Amino acid sequence: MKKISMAEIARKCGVSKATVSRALADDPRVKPETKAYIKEVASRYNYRPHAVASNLARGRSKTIGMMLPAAPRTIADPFFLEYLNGVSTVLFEHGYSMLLPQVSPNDVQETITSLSAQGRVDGVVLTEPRLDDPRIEFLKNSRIPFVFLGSTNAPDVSWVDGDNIGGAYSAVQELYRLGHRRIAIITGEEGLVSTANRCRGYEHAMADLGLAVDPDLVWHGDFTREGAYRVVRERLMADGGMNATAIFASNDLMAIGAIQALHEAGLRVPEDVSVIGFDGVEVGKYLTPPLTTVQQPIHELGRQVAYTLLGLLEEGKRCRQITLPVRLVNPGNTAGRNMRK
Amino acid sequence: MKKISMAEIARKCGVSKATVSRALADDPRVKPETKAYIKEVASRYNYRPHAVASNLARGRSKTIGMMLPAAPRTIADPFFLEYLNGVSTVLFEHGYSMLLPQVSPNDVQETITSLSAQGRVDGVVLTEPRLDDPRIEFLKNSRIPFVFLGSTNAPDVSWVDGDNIGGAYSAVQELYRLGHRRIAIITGEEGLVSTANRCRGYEHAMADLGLAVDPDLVWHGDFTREGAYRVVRERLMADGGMNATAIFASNDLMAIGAIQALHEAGLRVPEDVSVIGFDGVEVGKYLTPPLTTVQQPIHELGRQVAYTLLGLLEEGKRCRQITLPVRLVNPGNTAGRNMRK
DNA sequence: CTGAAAGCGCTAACAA
DNA sequence: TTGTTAGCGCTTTCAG
Repeated sequence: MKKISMAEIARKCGVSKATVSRALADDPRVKPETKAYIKEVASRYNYRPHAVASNLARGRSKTIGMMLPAAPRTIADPFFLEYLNGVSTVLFEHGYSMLLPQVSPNDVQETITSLSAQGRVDGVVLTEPRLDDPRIEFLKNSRIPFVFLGSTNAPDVSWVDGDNIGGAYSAVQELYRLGHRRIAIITGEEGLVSTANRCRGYEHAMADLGLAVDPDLVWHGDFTREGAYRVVRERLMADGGMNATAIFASNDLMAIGAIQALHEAGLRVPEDVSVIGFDGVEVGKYLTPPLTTVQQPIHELGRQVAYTLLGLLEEGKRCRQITLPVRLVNPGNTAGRNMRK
Repeated sequence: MKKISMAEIARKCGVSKATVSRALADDPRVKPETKAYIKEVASRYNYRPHAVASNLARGRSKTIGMMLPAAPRTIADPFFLEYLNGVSTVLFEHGYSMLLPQVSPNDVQETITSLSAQGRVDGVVLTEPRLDDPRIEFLKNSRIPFVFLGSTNAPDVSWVDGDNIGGAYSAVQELYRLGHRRIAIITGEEGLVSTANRCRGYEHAMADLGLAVDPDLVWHGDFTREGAYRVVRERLMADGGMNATAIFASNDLMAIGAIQALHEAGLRVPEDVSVIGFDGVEVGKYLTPPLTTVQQPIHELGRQVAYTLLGLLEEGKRCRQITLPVRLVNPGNTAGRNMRK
């Protein structure tokens, strides 16, 4: 199975390379019959234009860089697999490859510089913008198109996000509806926009419900299961025991960690304590009963991120921001009526 | 931040492009001082050779195709995230990008054909070889280097795998040691080599322990949680109830599904029934208590797959097969002494 | 509507 | 040790 080049196809068709190139690109300037003939011959020889050569000639790489959080987080959080899947599906359909640098946040600049200097990537996808994220200024200067998974209020930046504020808000509403009044939040990693927004949703809901936001109900987590496990344990062992009857965890992994800590302390979920997570990852379903959570359309988030970047890349579109709706799933499972007085 | 080309660096250094190219590639034929000077200038201008051009000139793409199982499986099984991580880490270190086609098994040939015809990939990584896998013959003919995650007995094929037989064997041994005599296996997807090997390990162990392999103890699963859940439910509802006191599930997802079914039937794990999984995925730790399982070095499997492919690609090495050791973790958690008579 | 020719930026014989 | 000279395979003006 020898590789056949465009020059050969041209010769076989008795036309020039230029015409073949145009025909295959569906250029309207080629006479329909010629075009049909060329396509016929090309497919007969199973010919496909050489991607690398084509990219060089057009000054692009058809590759995008996917920056994911550093290894331990990525590996542990199933969120990223579903997300990655969504992004890569769309990219592949459009002929793009991807690079998974997986760098620590500190080396991001160095990584991006080298990737774009080398012409290795046409665009970059990032996750988890921080409040006043230094990467943004840097990316803008480097003139490389980029999209964030996660909103930011920096101007002229494209992003795609789930409705963090609304989701957190409705989780708290649900817990209130079930009779809970002492509702705690386990926050996400400090400094991230998503962490801040989920907190805001929580605070808004509490305020609207006429509940004071007791600082003692704000427990600091970091989006990891271990972190949530620890903080809940500490609270359980504090003087007077835990002061909440319900917990809103800022992601599913933390909800799982919280439930583990509660179980170990002999508390039942949801009979003794209610727990609601955020994300709706597949593994939430592996619990018995399946986790009550605010589900994000994870795969779709990935797809939209890809579409947004392609829009920037191929259609020269201006930046866009999208917020996708979220919804509470499995109500009544790990969140139930308040049984404690 | 304008892009600077090799020609410009050459001009600034007062040498030819060829010399710059050699210097940057650490060619020993360049005089040390010249080389040092060129490198100094290059780094001053933050210059990096243009990857696409370089690839064209060398007739390669520096991209590899990663064939993962079709979407639902991939998304649900955290095994693949860890695996992907391992592969991509190594590939990235070596300057490779990757393509995630995610095709259904039927289109594999078409996909590979077009990818290699287009010169888009230099090599391919595949998972889950089947018994008499038709892809193998095809890949050999297409002359594209490839590596499987999972062993096959087809000759001259590179693969990397965990010790399926040994792992299954030791799981059964452990259950026996705990006093179990009626040990069931939930098998994996039919037709896969890994499924067959885990069965073999089970059968060997049973035979060595002097236990008959009752066909009634072989429950057919498909590596999904849902499948295992269903088969266990069926067994529980069969006349005379379940006939086993212990279950070896061919992967962790199925162990989780089995445990869910058992719980729903009011059975406790491990007090009433023992369960051991296979893989050692991160989510096993999310259960209370963490799943007893045969742990594969998942990340390392990915790394070795990548190294093997790079060996084929860059060093023209001959094919190689590697089996990595596995080990039982969290003994005593979901597998315990036989309490039923 | 089609062809000739000039690159895209780098690598690798082959010379010197 | 370095330079010269062809390409790699495709795209794209610019003529015709």
